[in-house]
Amino acid sequence: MSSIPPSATDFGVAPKLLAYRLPMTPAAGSARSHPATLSDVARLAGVSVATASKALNGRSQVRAETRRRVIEAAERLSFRPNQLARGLLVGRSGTVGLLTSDLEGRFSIPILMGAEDAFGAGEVAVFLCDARGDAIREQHHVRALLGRRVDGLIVVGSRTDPRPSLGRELPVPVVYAYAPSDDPQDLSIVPDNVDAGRIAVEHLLACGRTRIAHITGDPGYAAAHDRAEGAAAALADAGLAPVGEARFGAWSEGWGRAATALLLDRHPEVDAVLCGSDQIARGVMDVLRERGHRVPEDVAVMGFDDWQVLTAASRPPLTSVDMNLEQVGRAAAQALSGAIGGARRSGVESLRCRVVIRGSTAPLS
Amino acid sequence: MSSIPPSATDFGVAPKLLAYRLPMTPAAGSARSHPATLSDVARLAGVSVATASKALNGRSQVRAETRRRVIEAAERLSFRPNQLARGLLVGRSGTVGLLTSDLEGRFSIPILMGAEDAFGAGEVAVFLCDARGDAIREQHHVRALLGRRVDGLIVVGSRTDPRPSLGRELPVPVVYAYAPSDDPQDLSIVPDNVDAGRIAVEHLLACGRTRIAHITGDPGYAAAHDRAEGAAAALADAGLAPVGEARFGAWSEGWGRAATALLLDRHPEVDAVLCGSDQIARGVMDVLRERGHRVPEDVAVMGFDDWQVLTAASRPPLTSVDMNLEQVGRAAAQALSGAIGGARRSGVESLRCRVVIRGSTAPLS
DNA sequence: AAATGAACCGAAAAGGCTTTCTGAAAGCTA
DNA sequence: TAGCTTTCAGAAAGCCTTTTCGGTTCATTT
Repeated sequence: MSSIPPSATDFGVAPKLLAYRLPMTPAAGSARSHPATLSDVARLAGVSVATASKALNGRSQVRAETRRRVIEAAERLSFRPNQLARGLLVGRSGTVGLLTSDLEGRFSIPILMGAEDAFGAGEVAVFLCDARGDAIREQHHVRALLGRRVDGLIVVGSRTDPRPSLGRELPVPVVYAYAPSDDPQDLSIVPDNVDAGRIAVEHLLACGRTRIAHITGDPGYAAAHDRAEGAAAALADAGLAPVGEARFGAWSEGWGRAATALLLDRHPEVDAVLCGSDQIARGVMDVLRERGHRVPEDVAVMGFDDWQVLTAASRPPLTSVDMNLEQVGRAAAQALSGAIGGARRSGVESLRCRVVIRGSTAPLS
Repeated sequence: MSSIPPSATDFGVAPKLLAYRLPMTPAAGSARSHPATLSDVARLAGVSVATASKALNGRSQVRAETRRRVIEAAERLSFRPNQLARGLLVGRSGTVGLLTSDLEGRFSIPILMGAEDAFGAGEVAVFLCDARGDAIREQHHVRALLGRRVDGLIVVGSRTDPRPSLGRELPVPVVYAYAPSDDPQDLSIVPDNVDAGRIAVEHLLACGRTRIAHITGDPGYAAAHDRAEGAAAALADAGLAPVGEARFGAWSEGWGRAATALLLDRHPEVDAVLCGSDQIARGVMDVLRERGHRVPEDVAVMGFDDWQVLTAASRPPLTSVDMNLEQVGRAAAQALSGAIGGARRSGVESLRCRVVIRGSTAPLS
């Protein structure tokens, strides 16, 4: 969470932070309903619009006394520069488009929050567009955003599988977040799911577990494979074999329950289960408990995604891997700001995930 | 979900919907990197900008042949009218601000989706701002949005308790969604939680249940009281007494478990539990099962919020009350559009909720 | 053939702001 | 006092589009 910087409309004076309601009255005198313009300010201050502009923007060619008069006039009128006009002039609108494919899905939201936060702290406003997973709707939104002269675009995916690029010919820079673009010339910011699988297993190893099983979600998802790959690698590095193959299924509690039943039948010696999602982990823990296995004493359980509703409420609270999605959003926003400033990067950049330890994993005693 | 209307940039020809990538090349000739302007189009078509404008906007004072030439030129250049300039001229930006206080919370998202959908189908773009529950940050955002000359504002709350009004002096209309404004002059769109409590109990009554308990969340929330009030009223109307008082606590599984344990100790005859949230319901069901009560045969359980991850995954799937939040968002968007068009309303408008029936409630056999 | 009208096109202004350039006044040196 | 530099204010252009209004062309009417 970043602090609010002094905005261009502060005119160098401390804003009245404590008043909750905005003093929007057109102020004594001008009973017009339209917001004040710079020429209104100039007239009230007895100067030209040019001078007024310079005074408010901190340009140097204006006497201190004059500047004071202009600032006072601007405040009396609650003047607030028209960003449309400014944008038209300077050729930069100070807006970006945030294009999500699936607002409903829970992965988009934290990314969006991170991006909004990173931009919101500056002077950039964010247009939100949800394509509902529909390419045509996405195109429609891109067109509309370009018409509004956004300075850049962030495309937020709902899964980590590569998605079609918007193309290289767009007049503004684009950053892909979570779902990478299929064009390596584009810049994509994604969580490092392979490493995530690795650090998850490393945590279980550090807890002294050696008979580790992996129950994960839909095999159609790259995330499932990446995590499984990292987990397998970490296991191999430790000279251990997995307990059975990675079990792919669905991202649901039901699959977690079913897979656990099978697992316990064939490998009752298991002492840790790494799950592909928190939902799966919930199902796993339910069956473990019903079958008389204690968590974490007999079997440690780890989830994925660190979804608080699920991790905090389970019994015991669930250790999980957090993808730091808010940071992904923030990084994407920063990368876009850089690209707008001319510093273009390309390729897929991965951000590390982190293990959040709770009660469902503990050292073997 | 609404359909995509023909946009102002379609120039009356069918867009190439099937091409995924946008044909953004600056087209043969003009190797400029800046997007094409109307005068570029006019030059290429051999007409004046005035004529080009009229041709593209479907004005009548243009010969068919000329119009064709202009449209062709516009397409060759991928021309797309600059909305900043248009907005500056017509005094309307075609944008609105969506001010949320808590993006993280799950209630904002569906509302936001509904609003985005309702606007997105028209020609209105949405600025997303998250105030993080901070009044100062909210003010900052309001100022910034007004500087961008939004045509209106939607304020989305994270709980149904009244919130401070933004004030009456804003130069643009404001609609409050989910959390009503404390000023009755403002327009607020909220879910009808009292009625929600009522219809929930009515559903349980329809299932033949007569010994109904109510376990709900944080007593600091208006939603908890409203639902309890509606539930009590419905019970009274049926000539029944509740099984114990409504139990307030927290919106968590843990509280659901704890309250259920107490409930079963004192009122083992209970045959239905209405819960203040799906999380509470999950906890309730866990304890019921552990104590040997079958759901729904012995005890029916109902949740609130209809949060799919929780309702669909539970055993049995959970009947719940859906607040139709997406509809709340849509209604707010429509009300704002109306207000921008001059049709201002005021007061608090409640939208009905609906019961989503799943396996956790069934008629007594 | 001249006048009338319709159809079409373009010049110009407006919208609010920033920036450059010009000009005036003041201060300084010699 | 003449000539110089500095400092500050304002006029005007430009950003891109829409709209009004005046002007041109061409066909029609008498």
